Amino acid sequence: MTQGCDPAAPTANPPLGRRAATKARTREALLDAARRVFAERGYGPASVEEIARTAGVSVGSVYVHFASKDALFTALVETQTSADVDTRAALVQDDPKATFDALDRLVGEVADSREDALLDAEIWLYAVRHPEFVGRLAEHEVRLARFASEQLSPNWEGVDPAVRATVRDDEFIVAAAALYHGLIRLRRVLGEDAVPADLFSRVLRLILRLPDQPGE
Amino acid sequence: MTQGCDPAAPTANPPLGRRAATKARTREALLDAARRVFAERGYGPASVEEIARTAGVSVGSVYVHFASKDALFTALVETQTSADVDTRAALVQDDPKATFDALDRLVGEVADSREDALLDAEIWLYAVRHPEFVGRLAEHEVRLARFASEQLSPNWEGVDPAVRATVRDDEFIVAAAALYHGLIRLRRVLGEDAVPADLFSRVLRLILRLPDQPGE
DNA sequence: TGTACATCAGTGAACGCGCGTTCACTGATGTAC
DNA sequence: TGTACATCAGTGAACGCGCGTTCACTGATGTAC
Repeated sequence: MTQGCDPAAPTANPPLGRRAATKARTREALLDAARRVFAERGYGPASVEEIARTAGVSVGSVYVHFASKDALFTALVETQTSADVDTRAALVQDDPKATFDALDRLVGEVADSREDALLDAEIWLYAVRHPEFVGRLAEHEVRLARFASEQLSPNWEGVDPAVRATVRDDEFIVAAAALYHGLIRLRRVLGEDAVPADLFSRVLRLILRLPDQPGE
Repeated sequence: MTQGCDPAAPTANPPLGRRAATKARTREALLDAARRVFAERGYGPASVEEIARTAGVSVGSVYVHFASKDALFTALVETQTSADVDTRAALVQDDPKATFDALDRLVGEVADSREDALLDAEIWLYAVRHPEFVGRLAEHEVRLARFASEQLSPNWEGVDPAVRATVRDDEFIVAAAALYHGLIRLRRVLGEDAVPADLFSRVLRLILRLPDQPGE
């Protein structure tokens, strides 16, 4: 009982730097709080005080980790963008059918999640307003596109030559990404009935002239 | 010379209500200034003082026409959204080829215009944050979709039955709108080389299985 | 047409509030001996 | 292991600034006679 087995034991095993570990945890808590508060309120109305309170620290602490409110937002944008692309990349698999299904599901989830949509809109606005950041966004999109392209290329050989004559494989990836972003946006506006999530894969199959539901 | 032919003559011919006419002009000037300043700075940083100055009036005057900064923004959003949809609707013509070409050009223009992109991002963020406004946006999109659908339906009959079995005509309109929004977004991020404007019509033709360049 | 009064778009200085940022201070963690 | 000192993450009251909004006032436009 008293053998140092405290249930809420914050005494983990940090052999190198207990201070550093705590600091890192605080930083994560701040980023997490920032994600929630910026999404909930938007950049302007989100107050540093509320972010600090949500993270369970004081306002002053925010400035130990980030130079300004803007710097905190920028750090969040970087983290979030990278994570978003990773999420999509993780869904692109060898099996095209499984990939389509997973992406369909993602379209529905992202469009139907208020927080995701808010953050996406907030980040997108930031990107449009800061041309220097657009380059970072592009890096991520290109990384995803290259990855998707590699997964696709073996199958691309078998695609109808008429299709390949009209759009190159990299253009197909761009079109698919555009459809992804656009469908999410319209689904938020028009609702899930007007924009079924599987419209994504159905249109892609049409473009590639693949049979409707290959497997099963 | 002196026969009342003042070049800068503000004395038009308003038989009914000179005050009302001036007031209406001021309101337009304010909306126009709001469009420019909100696009340039974003909602938060845009100051009512700068909007008033841009419109050539005093701050107090803004509150004669609009109840608050937010109300001014809302009025702008309504005006702009309606105008955007009208612009797109005007391009949808009988001739499919001309329509495709015009929409391709629009994709390029909107994506490459900083002000358009900023306003669009700002309005979109507003919509996501105000669910009650999403309904208004939807009305406009539906209006456009219905119009496009009517233009399309005669041609839709001739479309490959395999295509029509996969996506209904209203779903095709949604997909086209999604592609439109998505391509504009990606073109801003990746540049005009990676996202040529005519990718829009090429993909649509692929979906509909139309020949590459029908006319000419 | 002319005169007296009413209306109201427009003015701009002043107010007040919210919030980003600072900074002197605290106490736990790290280090030197 | 113990002691004295240094470091630094974290605190929170206070500051100062920017900006949305108000309001008493002005003068041109409209109206009644």
